[in-house]
Amino acid sequence: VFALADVIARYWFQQGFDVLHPVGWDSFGLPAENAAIQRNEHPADWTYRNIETQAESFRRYAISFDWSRRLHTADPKYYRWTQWLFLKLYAAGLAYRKASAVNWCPNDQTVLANEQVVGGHCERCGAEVTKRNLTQWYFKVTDFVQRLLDDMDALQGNWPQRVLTMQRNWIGRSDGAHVDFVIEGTGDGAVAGRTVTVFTTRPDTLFGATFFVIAADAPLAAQVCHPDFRTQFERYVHDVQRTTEIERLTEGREKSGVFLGVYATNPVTGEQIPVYAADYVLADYGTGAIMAVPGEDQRDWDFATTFGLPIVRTVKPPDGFEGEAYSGDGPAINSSNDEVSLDGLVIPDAKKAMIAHLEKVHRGSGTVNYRLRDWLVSRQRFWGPPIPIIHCPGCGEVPVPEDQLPVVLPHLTGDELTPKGESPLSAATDWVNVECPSCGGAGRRDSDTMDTFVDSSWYFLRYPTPNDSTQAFDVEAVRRWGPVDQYVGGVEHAILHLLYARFVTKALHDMGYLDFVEPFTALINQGEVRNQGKGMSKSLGNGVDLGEQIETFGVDAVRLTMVFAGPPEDDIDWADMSPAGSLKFLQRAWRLSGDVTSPVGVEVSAGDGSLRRVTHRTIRDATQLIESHRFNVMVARLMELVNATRKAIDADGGPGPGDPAVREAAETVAIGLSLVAPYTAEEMWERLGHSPTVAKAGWPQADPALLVEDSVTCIVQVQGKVRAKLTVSPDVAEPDLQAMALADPNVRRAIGDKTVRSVIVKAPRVVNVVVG
RNA sequence: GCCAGAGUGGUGGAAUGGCAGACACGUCGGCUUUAGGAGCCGAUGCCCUAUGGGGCGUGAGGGUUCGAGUCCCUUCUCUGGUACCA
Repeated sequence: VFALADVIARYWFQQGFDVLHPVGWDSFGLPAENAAIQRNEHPADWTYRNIETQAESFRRYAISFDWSRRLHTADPKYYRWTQWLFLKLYAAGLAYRKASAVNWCPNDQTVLANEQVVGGHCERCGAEVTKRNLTQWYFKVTDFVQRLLDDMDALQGNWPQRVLTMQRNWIGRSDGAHVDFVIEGTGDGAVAGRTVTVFTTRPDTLFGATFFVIAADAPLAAQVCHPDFRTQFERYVHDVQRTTEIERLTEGREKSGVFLGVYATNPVTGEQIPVYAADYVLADYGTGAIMAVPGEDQRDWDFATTFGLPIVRTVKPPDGFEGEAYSGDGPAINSSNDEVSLDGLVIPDAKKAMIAHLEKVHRGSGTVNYRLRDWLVSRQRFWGPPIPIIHCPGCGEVPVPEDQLPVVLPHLTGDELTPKGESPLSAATDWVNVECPSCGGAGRRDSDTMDTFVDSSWYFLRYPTPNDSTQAFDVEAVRRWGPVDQYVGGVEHAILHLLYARFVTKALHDMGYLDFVEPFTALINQGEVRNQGKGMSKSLGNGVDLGEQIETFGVDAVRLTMVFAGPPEDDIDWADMSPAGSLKFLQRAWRLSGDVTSPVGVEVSAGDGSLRRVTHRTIRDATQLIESHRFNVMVARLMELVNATRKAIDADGGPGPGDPAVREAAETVAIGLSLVAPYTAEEMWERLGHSPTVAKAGWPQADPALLVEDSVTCIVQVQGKVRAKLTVSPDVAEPDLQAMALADPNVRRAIGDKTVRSVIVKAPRVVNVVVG
């Protein structure tokens, strides 16, 4: 519902602000590439064709974009600077390559960032994601993890709570401890005294650690495995690799694992506990190994019961609690020896005591662990900015010198783009083989492209100077315009784009380019337009044909319908809406402009007081409603003003069409509508005798003198039930009001013969009589 | 499972702790019209009624308060996010 951002932009423009309301297309990415393969053409053809269509649609909707700042992230003159950003991050040590097990989409034939895997499926195509060991490029988001968390405090109240919560959960801070276990070889001594650290949020349960588990796919598991158990272990790992993520996460699935033939020494009890490899422990979280405390962790409990391992409770559960792990609070039990004593302590105290002990004996320490991983940015696909790095046998990774940017994509079309598991760019030999900028020897370009989210992680910095060919963005211009005062976008960006943009902003801030640390001061999530429950794409393509709706009812009515439908963040179902009703209202409003008979600039102070009060109250309310983004209610207020003006014109003995108050009201309606229904507003403005444009008319100011009410309704309650309504002066004295209330016949009847115990008087709005 | 958010007429939705249902859609009635439509006027939460009014009503159950859709606790349902994260 992009009309919402337009309403906000038009409002601040009416208020006299310099408003930058830009438009751009995040135009790299898989959809274009897949379409190009299918149609045997170049992705750019498909992309720019679609952009034109959508630009036409935006124009048709009269969105007040500044078209002179239009940009496309797939233009070389834009992605040149995306590559510049990459090099800046590289120089700062924030872009690096590493080998790791990564998410792989077998359908799109590319790696994916963690954020792009939704419930084990590819965010783009829905295919089941598998794992691959690959060397890939990463951005070091984890360097900023605590700041990403802390700086959210400043966004509180200006961003939707939902988005902040999603980011907090995604970052996933856990406070706990690192604990060092020593793994001893048995038999012929496979491993001698190797220290293995685990992360736990429950160091207080260390006395109950009865076994030890290493992620089956972590290198550590193979390293510590006893030779006599290697065959079983390898068979198990093989089985694990065959099961997909989806199977692995199936609820109620029995725990599986294999004993590695070695034992770990519990650093506090000195006990030797068996070491297992299992797939319920994740290689890439914490240290990839855990101490298992079946008494307090249900997963460990399940494993222990499956494998017949001992279970010790270290927290006293409530009476009658049995048969499962207890994760609630309670006094610690079975947790004392000569060195440390936790028994009787509640969990928070027991944690502190255990951490203090571990630190004292140098077998562990308090620590914080995060779920957030570094951002995997390389992709094995064509339609993105090439990574500006040259690999040289002698010099290693060599950044492309800035003056050689952009590294422009080679011209590949159709079949040449078919995914083969490595980037199509690597087959473009003329393009790939280059001189090393450092030694002049034979080098190869990095053939991967960047994730499209890199393009969109900095674009807002480009809008102040979209055509600058000398720099990515202008520090002074960004200082003037940035950060973005009001961002409008769908909630689907909560942990993707919004997190990446926050990271890039902080990184550029630390490099001295920006004087702010958060890119978007305020955020509103607009809802989607649906039809009978079915989603509609961003391009408004399927579901209801809004093009047809525009043909029938006009752009203004369609815009008004979206705005009036409900709160902006709610999805709207077009089937529940009445564009015909919107049109009817616009016609009603428009008709007012033809009925006004007083001249332009007529002195309004002599106009009908009652209508003027309605007008000025509407101005006050509408102003406040827009600024709090309650556009649907703002429209309702305009409707009330139209109804009141209609009555003033038509009513026998009323002010009539010549009253200056009628002109004032009609002009107010026109300006109010200019935010939502610009065409109608413009016509009204002209019919009212003004020259264009109503968009520059300026937002009206409410006259405080006209906001004072000359009488108010006081409700009189008996035992909390409304029994009478009194019309009183706003500054009525409380004793007088009480007397009036008690004198009212309905109130007296409700009191009957009961005794009045007390009377609460809140002048001038309410009187409540308490009887007993 | 865990974390958010939400449950209000036939529908979309309003309501700084103080008149529940603003504003619309829909429906019904009236005026106008050859007719249909449009326009305008009126009615419209449910139930009772002597037409003065009265009873009930914001998913359910408790509580705080003179007063609760709104605050607190419990519970149910729905939506979104997340999920062997130790």
